[in-house]
Amino acid sequence: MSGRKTVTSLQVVEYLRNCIEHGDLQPEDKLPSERVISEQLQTTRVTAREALKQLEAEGAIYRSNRRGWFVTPRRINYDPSRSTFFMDYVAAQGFTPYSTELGKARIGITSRLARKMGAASDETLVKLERVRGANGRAVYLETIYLRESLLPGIYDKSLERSVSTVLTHDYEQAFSTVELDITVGALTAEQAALLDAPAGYTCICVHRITRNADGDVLEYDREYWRHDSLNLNVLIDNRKG
Amino acid sequence: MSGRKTVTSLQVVEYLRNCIEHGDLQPEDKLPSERVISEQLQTTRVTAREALKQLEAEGAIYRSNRRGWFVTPRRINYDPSRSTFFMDYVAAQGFTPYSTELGKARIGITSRLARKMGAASDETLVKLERVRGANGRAVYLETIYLRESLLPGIYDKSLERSVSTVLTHDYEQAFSTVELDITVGALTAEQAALLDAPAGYTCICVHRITRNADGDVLEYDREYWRHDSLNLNVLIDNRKG
DNA sequence: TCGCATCCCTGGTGTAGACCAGACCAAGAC
DNA sequence: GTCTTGGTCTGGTCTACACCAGGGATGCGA
Repeated sequence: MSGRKTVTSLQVVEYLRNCIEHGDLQPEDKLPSERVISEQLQTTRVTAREALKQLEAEGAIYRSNRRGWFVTPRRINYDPSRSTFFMDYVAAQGFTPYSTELGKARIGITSRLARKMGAASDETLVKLERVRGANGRAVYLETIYLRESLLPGIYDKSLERSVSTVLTHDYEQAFSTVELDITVGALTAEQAALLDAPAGYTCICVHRITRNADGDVLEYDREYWRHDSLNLNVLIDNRKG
Repeated sequence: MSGRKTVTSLQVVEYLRNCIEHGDLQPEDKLPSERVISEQLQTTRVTAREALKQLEAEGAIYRSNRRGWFVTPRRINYDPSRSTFFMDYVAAQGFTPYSTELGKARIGITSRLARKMGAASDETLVKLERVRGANGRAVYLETIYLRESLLPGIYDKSLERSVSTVLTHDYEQAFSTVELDITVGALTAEQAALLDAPAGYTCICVHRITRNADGDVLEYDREYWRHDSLNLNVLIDNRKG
């Protein structure tokens, strides 16, 4: 036939992007189902999916397991070099933050962690895991390692709100240097489940080592952010004093 | 039949990951073609592709347009807060760096740029674009905007090697603060072509604003890195003096 | 009114096959 | 020796279809 014109995934991308940019679809709005999109745009589900995945890679839309596709809300701005708490800076940006503790444990140190943290091979660490989110949507996973030898009794403290506050107030520790290590990777199946993301979802891994005035490692922190929810801002000031 | 056992993309991922981790496939090695992989592992090309895309998302492998899939070489460590040059820090890590200028132009400022850079609406900027790579593989695109009003004659300088050096030596400017803005996104088709990546490839966007001692913006820099080639390291020192 | 079973819709993941276009190489023409 | 041509390999993209499993609303029964 002469009218043989295949609809490409790029056309679908463009169509959906327009809907979002023109405000026909607002943040958190649900997109039509894959089957409906493919019918309406006269293509197949596979092609529609290709397009949806492209927009997902851009961070424009996200999917919630078997519930559908949604328009991504605006990103959270985060400066990992400052020791402000999540709850505060997220609220300051107009979101409603939440934090869920997944587990707290006293663990033996591993050789990898000992090297990373410059700790002795027989130290015990306190490991704290949590998920944090905004407006009911999980945005990142966090694992914090603290050295009991430097912070006696830390295991029994309530770390629910902010570890930084406990360190500065209860232990009178100052943060002298912060080392950041930022990589893009993919979530494991377990991590993805906790963030309601598909396995292999693109994430931003922020590893942070905070030292006190003596140069000892106070805190080793690993964060795994949904890539579509994060905007990293770092301000470096080279001026003295 | 009873032997009806479908091979999942996860099994393919695991198989290939093992090959890479055990060293059967070395960095820069070519993987078997999609058709061969799907035959050998008794599955379809679509499933094999699903697996390859997963490994691509993790940064373990990459594809070169219609040439095949390859094992990703190790990442480049980069500290965007320091003003070391690409050529130097990449060479120091054992790579052979290269840099290609794509264009240099004197342009009128846009309102968006003026706002970003705190510049007057009638200033002219010098826009410099280049691709940079290591060991023959392009890893990032860069666009630099410089203010002619602050840096008279900058257009005629050779900026081939390092803009930082020219600013500090020829103009005696000091870098007081650096603002970093880091986001994960997707490459446009044009950007992707320059990096030999597929359209929509996940990239790390690093936007950097550097100011001089007076607080004036010296340089506005946008970098688009292949996500599989970059490891960001930032060291923040809160100690005075 | 509350709790639970059911059913429909949604995305998740396979199968099978087709055609296109760029990269690459080797054989042939000049 | 160099340029051109054509065949073959590769990924890129599409059609068409099938079945699975979780989410969520609905409705029935206690």
